[in-house]
Amino acid sequence: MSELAERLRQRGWRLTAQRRVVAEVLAGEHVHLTAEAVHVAAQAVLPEISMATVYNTLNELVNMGEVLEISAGNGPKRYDPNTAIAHQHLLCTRCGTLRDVAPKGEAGLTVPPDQQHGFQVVGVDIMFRGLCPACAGT
Amino acid sequence: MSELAERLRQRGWRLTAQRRVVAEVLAGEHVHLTAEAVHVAAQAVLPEISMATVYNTLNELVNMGEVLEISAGNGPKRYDPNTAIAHQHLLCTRCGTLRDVAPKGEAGLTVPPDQQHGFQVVGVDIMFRGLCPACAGT
DNA sequence: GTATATGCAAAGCATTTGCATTAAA
DNA sequence: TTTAATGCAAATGCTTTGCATATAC
Repeated sequence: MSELAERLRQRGWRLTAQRRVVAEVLAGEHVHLTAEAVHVAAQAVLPEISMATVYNTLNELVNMGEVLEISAGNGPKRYDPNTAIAHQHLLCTRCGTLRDVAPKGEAGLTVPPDQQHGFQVVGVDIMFRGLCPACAGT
Repeated sequence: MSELAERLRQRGWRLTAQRRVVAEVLAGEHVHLTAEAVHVAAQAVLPEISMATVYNTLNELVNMGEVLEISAGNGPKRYDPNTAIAHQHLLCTRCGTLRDVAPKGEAGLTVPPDQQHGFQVVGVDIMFRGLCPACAGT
């Protein structure tokens, strides 16, 4: 069983077949899936799982802080199970593919105090835009 | 007349009252508006302007590279007319307010070559998340 | 005069919600 | 046994589109 599902069960998360499958589909991915892709992958294991349950479960995982929800330009949101290690993203602006990259040069990236405009800053998201190998053509 | 509208007319953009008003509403904002907010502001000047025309015009400006479209978490997209000067954004995760901040510490923010996964990287978007003064409470 | 933009209303996609049924604890 | 999750289908929010009319050039 996935380590994630087990950990959440111990926190009192009611562990159903659907939730287990969603957690397993997400786990360990470094290319991040849409809700629809999660649904398709989950259905391969549990054919009766519904889209509503996929969305419900993804939102719970996001609210529990176990998964990151990423709105990348157009198209549907993508879900990133890698919350433990700080990282950045690489987005294909054509097909929407989203994957992780390890941080480099992020140190020192802050909002100058005189520009916070009264905001209480909590974090920063960094997204590199470009074309994936498939979309770049050559 | 707005400098933006004038510039685009010279590039062959057919200049209608609606387009002029949308360009004027956007110009010079450093707090970025949603399509709906643009519609409301535009209607104050030109009551008959439709939502469809606002969307059409915003998309044209985005395609012409004159405006940036920003999908920030939930809620509608926001439109940023400041394409000339590189900058970062400050997002209120509660109410969606989005505003500019000047870069600091961005130098050296690149994807390590061994992690490009074949991507052709074009640019990077940096978004600080937090709470705006109104949403932070105090 | 001709090509293009507009407004309207309907369609589209991603996501959420209400409710009766089913299953976990 | 009790409380919460599921599946369905309908509703929602944002955005786009088709088409007849109006307007810039």
